[in-house]
Amino acid sequence: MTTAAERIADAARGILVGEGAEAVTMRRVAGLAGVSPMAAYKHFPSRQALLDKVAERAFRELAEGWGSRAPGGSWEERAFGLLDDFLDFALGQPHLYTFLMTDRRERARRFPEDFRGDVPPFGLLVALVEEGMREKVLREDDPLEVTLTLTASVQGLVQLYLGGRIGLAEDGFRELCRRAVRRIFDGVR
Amino acid sequence: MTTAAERIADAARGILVGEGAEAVTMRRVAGLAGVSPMAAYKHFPSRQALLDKVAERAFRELAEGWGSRAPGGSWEERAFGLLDDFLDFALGQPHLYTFLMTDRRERARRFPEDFRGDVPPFGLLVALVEEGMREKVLREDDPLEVTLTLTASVQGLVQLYLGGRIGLAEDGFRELCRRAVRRIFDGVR
DNA sequence: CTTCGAGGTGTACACGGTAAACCTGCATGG
DNA sequence: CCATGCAGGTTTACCGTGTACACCTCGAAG
Repeated sequence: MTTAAERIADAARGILVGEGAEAVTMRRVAGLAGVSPMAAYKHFPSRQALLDKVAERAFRELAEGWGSRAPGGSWEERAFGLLDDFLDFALGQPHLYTFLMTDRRERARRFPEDFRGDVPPFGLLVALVEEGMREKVLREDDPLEVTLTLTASVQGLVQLYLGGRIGLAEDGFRELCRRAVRRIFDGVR
Repeated sequence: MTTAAERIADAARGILVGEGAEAVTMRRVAGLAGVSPMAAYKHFPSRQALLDKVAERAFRELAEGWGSRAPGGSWEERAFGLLDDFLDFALGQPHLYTFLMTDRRERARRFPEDFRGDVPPFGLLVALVEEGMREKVLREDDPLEVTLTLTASVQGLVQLYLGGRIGLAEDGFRELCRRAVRRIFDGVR
């Protein structure tokens, strides 16, 4: 049995995941959940709190599925596998992505404190980078900062792409991301 | 003599530049311009059009001042000088920055078409990168994509910082950006 | 003097979050 | 067995938005 709170959160998530760029209004959420607009306020103190809840859950779900794509293979294969997974998400559910990654939110994960340990999804990457350094695939460096440099780059590209500032089709953009990551690996000079 | 349209646009810009995170509402803009809310619609067909105008002008102004900081010096000094200029803007006027760089907007500059030639501010950077390649400071590569890789990285970092996801003071963050750019120059492996 | 258009005003509407008061059925302790 | 309370729901209403619409006004051009 799903609680009413869950049905409401699901409705909100549904709007974010959906095709159109519809705004997540309380009235729309309530409508989708089959309930009157004010019902949501029995479960969440505010719209923001509802959104935070949705974000938290989406983050967890995302982290769970992540990295299951390419569990094996060479270090580089796994690295690019994670990139593909990330792009699958960002390009497959752009609104949810924007909502999670770029909207300002209290208690968002923060660098560096919250990124140590294995907080997914960042922790997974840090582990990979550390492994790469142990195996001499990467040069010795601060693993956290190297990971941040890599992720920030991809996030920057995705932000540009989703903002309509990159005139490439999805496949072309994915290639572009791979080349960018490769450049960071190899250095541009 | 400043036209009414300019006074209104200035008022909107003032809100974006201002300290508080106040929303740019037509009523507030009109109030600041000393005019009734509907007056703005005599000069701009919609709020969005007003914002677009403000964005366009801000972009131009920004581009003009940019790069005047460190006109001389070694290639690397000039590169990091541009980074500093960029961070000055992004951190000094975060709302304006977010508005210009991350909000979705029609007719935003697009990669790669609009980035060829010397469209500022991107063109300036492309030129620098090309120069770097000629002087063998950078390895031979697609200048546009190398530039994009660099800028997207910094934009990604700034986005994280402005989103409250990086727990560093401004100075620490600037250092972090420099290190990130240096890593991209040198490669992480 | 008429006219006419640029620039300005007040009013009103639809839509958004949400406060407040009210309703209702079910578990529970007297 | 009934009163009670409370979790979860509803209706109504208020305020802050963007903006359509009808109106005003005043200076210059014919």
